[in-house]
Amino acid sequence: MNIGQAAKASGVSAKMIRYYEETGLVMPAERSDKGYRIYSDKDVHTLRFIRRARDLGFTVEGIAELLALWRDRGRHSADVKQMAMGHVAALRRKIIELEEMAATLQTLADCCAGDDRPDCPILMDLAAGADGPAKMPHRFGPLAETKV
Amino acid sequence: MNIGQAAKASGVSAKMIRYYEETGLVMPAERSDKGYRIYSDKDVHTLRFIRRARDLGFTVEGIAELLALWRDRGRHSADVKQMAMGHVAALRRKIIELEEMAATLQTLADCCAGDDRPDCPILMDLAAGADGPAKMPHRFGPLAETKV
DNA sequence: ATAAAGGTTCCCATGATGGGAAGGTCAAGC
DNA sequence: GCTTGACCTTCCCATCATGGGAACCTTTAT
Repeated sequence: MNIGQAAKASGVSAKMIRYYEETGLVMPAERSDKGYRIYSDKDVHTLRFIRRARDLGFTVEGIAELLALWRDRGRHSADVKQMAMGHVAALRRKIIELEEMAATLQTLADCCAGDDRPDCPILMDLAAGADGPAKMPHRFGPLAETKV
Repeated sequence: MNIGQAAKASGVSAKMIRYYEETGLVMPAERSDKGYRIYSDKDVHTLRFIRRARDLGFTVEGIAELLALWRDRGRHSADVKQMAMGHVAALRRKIIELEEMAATLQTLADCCAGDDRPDCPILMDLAAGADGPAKMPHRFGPLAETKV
């Protein structure tokens, strides 16, 4: 199977498959005599695992750990569970952060007439000193600035 | 005021102040005869506005629009409100996306014994075909892959 | 005078992803 | 056999907001 077919079968783009190979997340694929990458069903299976983990929001680094556990027949399910719960906790922190932003903005917007006059509590809040009504961001460890 | 003092007073790092200048979000600061950037209280006020908008999750591009509205005395508050509500909508979409991830993972983790045995429904789910139980990601426009 | 602190520019890295160019390969149809 | 289009390869660049650090200059305090 060529990379394009593996991409289609796994839901991971050809670009990303090459990237995962380059960064060591997956083993380098075999090559045809002309240098084309060749994928087996097993490879596609692994790629689908990766795709799935990405869909659940794991970073590539986290996926590497998950893959290692997956391959380790002697793994303890506790280790997997701990990883999963750690990720859930990170997701929840991020959710709370976003909810606070949304709530603040919604409150401000609710106070805004939204007509053709220039007066706007949203701008007034932004322009207010840091001591104003909008909430300061809560720091939750290494999750850093929100990208929405 | 030097850049370090402006940074402290505004909550925006010196690095970011230079970056905002370079990318045109703020006007280039005045310079001393030796080339040091000089900031006024007004500049700091603008920087604090920016900081605040970042804390609410606006992108730099969005902040540029907000700043333009802020400076436009003839603005219509409806325009500001629309921007704010658009951002709230984006935040809510992201929140839902993260909540779905967290719920899926939590469900899987709940089914995981979390002991020293290797059997793990989390890994089984990840290894399952794309037709398995874990939810496929819901596409919500241009918000793209979640970074948590 | 000297040292510390802070300024300047420039380059690099992040994380996951896509775009695109230049060039080789394969398969199908004529 | 030859052309064409689809596909592969590598390599470089861009994203977005942020930080790190080097090399070098200035200001301030001792």
